[in-house]
Amino acid sequence: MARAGLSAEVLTTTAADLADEIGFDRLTLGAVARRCGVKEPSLYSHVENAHALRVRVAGAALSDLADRIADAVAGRSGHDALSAFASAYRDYAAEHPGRFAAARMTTLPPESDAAAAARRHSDLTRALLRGYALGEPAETDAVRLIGAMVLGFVTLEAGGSYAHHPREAQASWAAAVDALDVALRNWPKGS
Amino acid sequence: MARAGLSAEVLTTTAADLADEIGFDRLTLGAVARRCGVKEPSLYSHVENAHALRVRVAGAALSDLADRIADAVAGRSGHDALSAFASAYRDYAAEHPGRFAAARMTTLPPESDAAAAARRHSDLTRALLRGYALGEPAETDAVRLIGAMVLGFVTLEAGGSYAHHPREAQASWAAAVDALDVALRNWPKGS
DNA sequence: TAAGCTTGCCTAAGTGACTTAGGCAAATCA
DNA sequence: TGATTTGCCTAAGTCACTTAGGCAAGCTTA
Repeated sequence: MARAGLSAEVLTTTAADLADEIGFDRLTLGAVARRCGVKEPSLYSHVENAHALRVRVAGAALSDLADRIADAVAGRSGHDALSAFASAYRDYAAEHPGRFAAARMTTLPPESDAAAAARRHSDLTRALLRGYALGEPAETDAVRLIGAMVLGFVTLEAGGSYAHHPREAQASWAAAVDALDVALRNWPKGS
Repeated sequence: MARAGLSAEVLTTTAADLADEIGFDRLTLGAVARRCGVKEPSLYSHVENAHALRVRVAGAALSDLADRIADAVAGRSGHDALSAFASAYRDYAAEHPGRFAAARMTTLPPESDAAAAARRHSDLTRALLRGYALGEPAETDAVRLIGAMVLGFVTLEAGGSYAHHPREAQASWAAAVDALDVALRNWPKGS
């Protein structure tokens, strides 16, 4: 049979695009194979199994997102950087719901490049916080707070939790970022 | 055959316990049936299908969690109430990982009692915020910020994101609650 | 170019989770 | 007690994932 020119990278991108279109939870090997014009078992020449492919999608998504964030915060600091970080994050989730769902996967294997991308995220957040001059361990706590807040907000928004109230999610988002900025500029000394 | 005394409620509790033990993602009708001492198809006399059972587990978890939170914040206000709220939330997730994972399920059907329980959560958060006297729309924004922060933090902690750094998650949690309190007491006026 | 090797894709087939159809017997009720 | 309802069963089908084994495309080497 004619070769289809597949590779782990091609499969990952195809799967990621498919996830954005139909939802990460409906992503199936059959659908990926169909889109690539091959039969299902052929995929096993390029990826170990279905779970490994999903982890690859997660890794690619985290990496893309880190690139976007790096781009957004470059040359900014303080509230400006925080806001750019948050917008880049939220915009990515809106544009790529399937990829974003993949990035939220439960426990990514430590050796995957998904884990490496996750590390880039915390490094980027640390860089962003330099303008607030928190010192340790406050900086670590702040990294975690920011990560938690953006993840939680975007997750709840995507899940429709904000749809039953007239207040625009966008407005709440801006307010949350402002509130976070207040907290960072007045970081509590305690313990 | 002897009747096993099943019902939707019994199945939901059994499934929830099982999810806490083996993980929500490994929850299967076969495992629930085995634990109940019946065959798989028998479950369909009590629940519509596997998805409906999972939604029931999510609803029960959200409801339990709301009870715990209501109990924790009763008679408290300000930082004290916020801290109690946050602890109740995080403790529940630690004690009941399977139930908590269920509660984070993507898009709960609006008519389910899961949705009703979700509403109780926002009402409880609103009550908690009375001590901060924010007014609208700030209060709605704050409800969303608190919900996002606790969900995001506990999700990341459960996913192992905080395991690679010596700083204790508990300490970061306390700091995050303090920072949130600062933000609420100095809520930005803007826009 | 031909022989040989590697490897990408195939068909066939098996497993596990979910689901439906249809039957029998236990519990309920007239 | 006889009739009805209903809870549980077996049988069987679907779908997603996976493995085994085969064939031929395309590279390697002479």
